[in-house]
Amino acid sequence: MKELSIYNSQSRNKEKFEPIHKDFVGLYVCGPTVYNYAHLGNCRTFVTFDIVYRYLLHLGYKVRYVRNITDVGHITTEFDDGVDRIGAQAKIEQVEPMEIVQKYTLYFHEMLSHFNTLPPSIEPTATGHISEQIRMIETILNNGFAYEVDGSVYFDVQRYKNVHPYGEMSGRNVDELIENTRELDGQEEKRFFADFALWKKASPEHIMRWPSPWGEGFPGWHLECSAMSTKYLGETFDIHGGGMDLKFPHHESEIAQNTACCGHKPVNVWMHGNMLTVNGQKMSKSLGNSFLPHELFAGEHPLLDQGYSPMVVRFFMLQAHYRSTLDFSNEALKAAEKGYHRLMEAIAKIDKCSPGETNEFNFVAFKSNCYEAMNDDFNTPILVAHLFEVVKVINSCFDKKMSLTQSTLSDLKTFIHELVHNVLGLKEESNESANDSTDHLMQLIIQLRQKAKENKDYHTSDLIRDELKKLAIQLNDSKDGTTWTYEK
RNA sequence: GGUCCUGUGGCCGAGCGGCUAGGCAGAGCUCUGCAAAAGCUUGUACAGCGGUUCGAAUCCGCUCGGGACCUCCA
Repeated sequence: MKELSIYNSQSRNKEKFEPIHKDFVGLYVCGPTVYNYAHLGNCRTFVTFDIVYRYLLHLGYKVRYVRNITDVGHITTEFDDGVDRIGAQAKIEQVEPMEIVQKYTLYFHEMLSHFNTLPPSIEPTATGHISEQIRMIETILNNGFAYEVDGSVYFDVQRYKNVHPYGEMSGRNVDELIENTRELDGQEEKRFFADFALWKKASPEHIMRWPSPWGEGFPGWHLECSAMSTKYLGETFDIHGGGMDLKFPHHESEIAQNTACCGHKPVNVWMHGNMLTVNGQKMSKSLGNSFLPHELFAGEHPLLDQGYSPMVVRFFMLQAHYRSTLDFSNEALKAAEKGYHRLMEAIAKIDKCSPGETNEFNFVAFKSNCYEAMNDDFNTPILVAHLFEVVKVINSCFDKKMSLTQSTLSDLKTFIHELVHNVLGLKEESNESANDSTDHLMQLIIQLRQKAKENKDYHTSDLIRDELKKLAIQLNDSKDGTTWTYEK
C-alpha cells in the first residue's frame, strides 16, 4: 500500500504523512460556536474531517480526535461595540446563555449523527477549560509576548514577530496589513492594530464571566483551541483542521499563542476544508443563503423543490474534493441522489451474484486504485469514480454478462463494505421500512394484478399500478416477477 | 486596494505536460401487453489571446469572468 500524503496549508504542498509517534495520530478540529443552528456549510467541514478520521482509523492508526465546542460568549469584535453572540441570542430567546449553549450543542450533535459522522474522542468545551486558558495567558505574559491593559490581556504581535514569523500560513505580511486595514474605533487599548485579546474584561452586562488574575472577564476566541489542543494532544501534535475561513486570524493566532507559550510550533500538518457555496457564494448566515440541515432533509426551503436524505447529502459532499468549493443546488443534489441509490443498490446486489468459473475482474488493481485515490490527500471524488466502475462490474456479473469467481466476489464484498461504510461513512437508509403486514398486503395486490394481466385485463392491472404510484409505491416488473419499493 | 484561489461538455465535479475521470441529464438498446423501474452502450469540454514544448485543459504571460480572506465565520 502506498503512503498517505496530505496537503499542508503551512507549506502549500502535499507532504507524506508521518505521525510523531508511530501508529498514533493526534487530530484537532475547530468545532462550532454554539449560539445558533449549525448550517450545511458548517456540516461540510465536519464531514470532511470525519473522512480524515475514518481513513486514518482504517489505515490502522490509533487516533485521538479532539473537537471543541466554543461556548464562551465571545464578542464579535474586540472593540467596545462588540456583541456577545451567545448573550445576544439568550436575550432574543429569553433564556440563560448556557441554555443557548445546550440547545445548539444538542442540535449540532443531532445533525452530525444524521450525517453519520463518528463522535470525536474528546469534545472539550471552552467554559470547561477556563483555568487552562488562564494558565496559558500567564505563561505568555511571563514570556513577554502579552501585556495587560485595564483588566484585559492582549497578545503582543510586534514583540512576537521580531522573534517568530507571524502570518506565514495565511500569507499575511503584518506590515503590509497595516495599510490595508480599515480604521476601526475602540482599539486604543491595543499597542498595535494586529494584537488580539487573550483575556477580555467583562462589561457589567456580560453574563458569561470568570474570575482571573486580571479581574472578571472571559478568554479570547483563539485561546481555547491552543489551551485544549495542548492539554489533550500535547505541545506538538499531528493534524489540525478547520474551515478555510479560520485560517486567518484564528489559526494564525493559535500558532502564535502556542509558540509564545511553548517556544515551538504546535502542529505538523494544517488542513483546511473549503467552503460550501450557493450560486457561487459562500454559504453564511449573514448573507442569508444558508440552509439548515433539517430544512434540507424536509425540503422546507424556498430554493428546494424536494427534501434530500442525510446520506444523499453526505454522498454529494464526497463527490467533490474537500479543498474545492462545492456549489449547492437542487440539480446537483438530484444528481447525487440518483447516483447514491445506484451505488447502494449495486452493493446490495453483490450477494445475489452467482460466481463463475473464470475471473474477468482485476480486483487487485481496483483495490490499489482506491488506495491511491485516498492516499492522495483524501481524494474521495476519485474513489467514488472507481466505485462506479465497480457498479458496472457488479451489474454485469448479476446479469451474467461477466464472470467473477467466488473468491473475487467475496473479496470485493468485504472491501467495498469497508470502503463505503467504514471509510466513506455511507449507510443504507431504511426508507420507511415496510412492516410484514404491509408486505403481505402488497404481495396480495401484486398477485391480483398478475391475475388481471394473465386475463389480459390491462385496464385493471394498469389501474393498480397507477393508483399505487399515487401512493408513492413503485412496482418493478421483471422476468422473475414483480417487486415493489417506496419511491425515492 | 492587498494576499490567495478559481474558470472543464446541458448541470455537478475529478484530472493539472502525452493515455478514459465519474455522477446526473440527453440519445440508442435490452426487458415489457403498454409503460415505469432497472441494466447496458454512447456523443458533446477544457474562458479568450499569446508564449514555452516534439506535444498543454495541465507550465508561463496578458485579458476577461467568479470567489475567499484582510480581526463574525466551518
